[in-house]
Amino acid sequence: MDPKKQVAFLSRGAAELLTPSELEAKLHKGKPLRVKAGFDPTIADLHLGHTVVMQKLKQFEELGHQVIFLIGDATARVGDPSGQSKTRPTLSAKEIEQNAKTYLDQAFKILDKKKTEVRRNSEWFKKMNAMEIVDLAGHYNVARMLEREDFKKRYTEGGQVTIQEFIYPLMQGYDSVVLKADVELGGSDQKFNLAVARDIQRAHAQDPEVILTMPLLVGTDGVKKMSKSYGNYIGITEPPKEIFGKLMALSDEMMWHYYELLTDEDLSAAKKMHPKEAKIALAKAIVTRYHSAKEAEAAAEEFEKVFGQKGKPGEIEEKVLSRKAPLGSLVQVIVQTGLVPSKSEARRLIEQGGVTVDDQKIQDIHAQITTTSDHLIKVGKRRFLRVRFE
RNA sequence: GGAGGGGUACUCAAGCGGCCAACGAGGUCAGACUGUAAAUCUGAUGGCUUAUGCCUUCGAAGGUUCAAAUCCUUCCCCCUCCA
Repeated sequence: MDPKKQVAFLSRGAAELLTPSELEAKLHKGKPLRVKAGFDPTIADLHLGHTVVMQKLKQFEELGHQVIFLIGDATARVGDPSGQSKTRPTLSAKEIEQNAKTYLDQAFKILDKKKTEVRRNSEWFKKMNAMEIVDLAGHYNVARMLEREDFKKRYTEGGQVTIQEFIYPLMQGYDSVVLKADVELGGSDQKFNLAVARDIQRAHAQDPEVILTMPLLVGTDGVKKMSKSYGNYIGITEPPKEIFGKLMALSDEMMWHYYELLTDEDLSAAKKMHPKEAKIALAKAIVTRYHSAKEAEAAAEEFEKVFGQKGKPGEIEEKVLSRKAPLGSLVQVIVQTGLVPSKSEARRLIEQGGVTVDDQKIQDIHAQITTTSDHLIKVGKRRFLRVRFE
């Protein structure tokens, strides 16, 4: 592909490309670019938000560039201050190692294992001695460090900023020096770190890398960035049904955001579809990626059955209760079976018409389960349970 | 080290002796409407054998009072200013 087209293709969905002309110039040299993206294995569960950058890496890979998947096992111990309002706690080496493994497993669901260069920055940081660190620190100054929004804010508001956090961007920049990166990708919250990397490279007489940042994926609430702590995430290890359901619950507007950042689909074609169809296609694509096409198909069918036709799911969890135990009130039964955490909650749901027994809506909180035959209990829209007595 | 401000339910945030299981907003859950959407509307939102009832909750522990989230004492934590 000619450089101009590549630039256009690669900027799709990107938050910022610094700069297009630099990228084009690098492409004109005709050699595969070294494209770096670092991931600090700080958490155990990855969610879709983490895959946005990987998705972009894949595009570089498809164009024949050398993708470097950098595991920040050294930087993970420092903790990236990006977007943090507090100094974050450090992790143990063991946790980091475990997380790194998960990251790789997930990364290769998107990237080609054979074509990707996997590195760890402990390779060089382990060997670095104090003098070298001091030397590295000499390449940057405090005033510029404090330009950074999250530092400035914390600093002026009397919060804590540790020197360790100052080191972080320097380390990330040094990674680029070692890896001789031509391009670096990151989330848009990484912009500062990436900019520092350019300076560090210059200080080491290297051509500064081109920076390509990706927008942060907005969570399922449609407001905040996807993050585990906000509870608005879709984990990529979640069961197919869950992933499918959560994607379907997105608003139409959000769906396009997901399309753009998580797939390579032709947006204009997708927009011509009926929104529901488009959403199903999106959900299938994502489930296929992290599970399989078969499971995606099954999840779609199930979904249509339960919600589209108000039917019952193919598989309903079953709970066996003792026949000897006195048959209690409905309230008791749904708490016992764990459908609902407390009796007050159960009564509330019943009063509000959210509980169905054998397709009959029950609104009397004193209702009793009188027969020991099987009963199908439905709570809310998606909680189904079959109760059997033995 | 000195002076002041503050810690309330999932979150933010009122309340500052009884009318407080605790205003309000957000979130969440349920119902209606739909494309399981979103938006909107309605309701609920500590627990308990639903009871104009009881129990637990307002940083922690004590105390005053018929009665405390509200007053007092000690302790812990956070913030602001000064040094």
